[in-house]
Amino acid sequence: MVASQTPRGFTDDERRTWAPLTAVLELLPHQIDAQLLRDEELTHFDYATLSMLALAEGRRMRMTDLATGVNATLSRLSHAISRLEKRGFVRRTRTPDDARATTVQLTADGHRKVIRATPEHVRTVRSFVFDALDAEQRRQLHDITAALLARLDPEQRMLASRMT
Amino acid sequence: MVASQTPRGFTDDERRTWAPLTAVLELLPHQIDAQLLRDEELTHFDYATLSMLALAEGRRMRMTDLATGVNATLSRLSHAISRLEKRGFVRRTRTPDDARATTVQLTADGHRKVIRATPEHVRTVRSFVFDALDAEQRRQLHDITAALLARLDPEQRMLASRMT
DNA sequence: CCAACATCATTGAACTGTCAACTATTCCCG
DNA sequence: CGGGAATAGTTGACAGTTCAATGATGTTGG
Repeated sequence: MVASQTPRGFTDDERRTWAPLTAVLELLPHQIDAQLLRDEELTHFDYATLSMLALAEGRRMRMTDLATGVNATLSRLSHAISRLEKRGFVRRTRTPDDARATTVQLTADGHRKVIRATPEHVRTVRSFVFDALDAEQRRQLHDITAALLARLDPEQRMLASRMT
Repeated sequence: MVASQTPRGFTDDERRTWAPLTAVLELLPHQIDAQLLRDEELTHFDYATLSMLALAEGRRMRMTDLATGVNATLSRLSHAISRLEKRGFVRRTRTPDDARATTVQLTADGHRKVIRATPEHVRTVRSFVFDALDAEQRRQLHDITAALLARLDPEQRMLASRMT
């Protein structure tokens, strides 16, 4: 058996981290989505969208800002908003100062929806993430995540808008 | 403004970690997929599948074992294998000892594909993950990831098969 | 001032993953 | 041994994401 015949490119150390990391990258979003879909028929992306609207002044935002905030393309957001609009959680309105822009308004129903969905969502995140770590690991995870995000999103558009 | 009107369920500390974590959970898989798609027209899932086959004895595995290894449902794997088979990277064969089972065989083309795809993939992972962290953080990430995976996949089916 | 270019957003087609239904085989146990 | 349950895998319909094309409005420099 010749060494170059196998596609191993990672060092053993790297693989020991990367292998479980890919698993987490796959399983964690899946579990988060699963809970929200089961209990509220919302994807995590839907929830994040409604949630960001709920925290905005006037509970409304322009498509572009919202897209930046939830880290999505305008296309993805537009499709998602169409679905949420059909369900009555959100309303598209015109933007006074720019006729190209669309402003998305959270409806009363939409607001109730987020409020209702939040507690169980928070419990789920805690059970899969925070409860599995001790206080020091939580701090470490925070720093590591920030370092990774700096590479992935050099302009920090994501972080900035979420830290409101 | 009444406090209960906002859907805040996380503590500030939790949110400071969870917000960037969700961003990483979204952006990192996206970047990994983007590189493989751009350079090799493979999703990361395709790559993981071919890669696991390449490391198996005889470069072949049963669908169920492969599905467990790449942490997928049989349905998802079956669709993916169909696509890879159409491209000639993989072949479905019968399993001698169980007529229900399908054994997937990596072809010579498939093997060459993984070999060719690996170096740039490894570079990409390093640039987005390992290069962003110091030695201690890499160790911490390993431990944190393992702890999270223990929650997400209590039977450790994933880890076990990947650590071969 | 107006032509080029940039920005904001929507749409439809193609693709991937999920879910439920289905076929075929094997296992288990009375 | 025979019939019901479990296992292995495939399939087709559906939902969400991406990508490229399009339209509409805004901005800017000659």
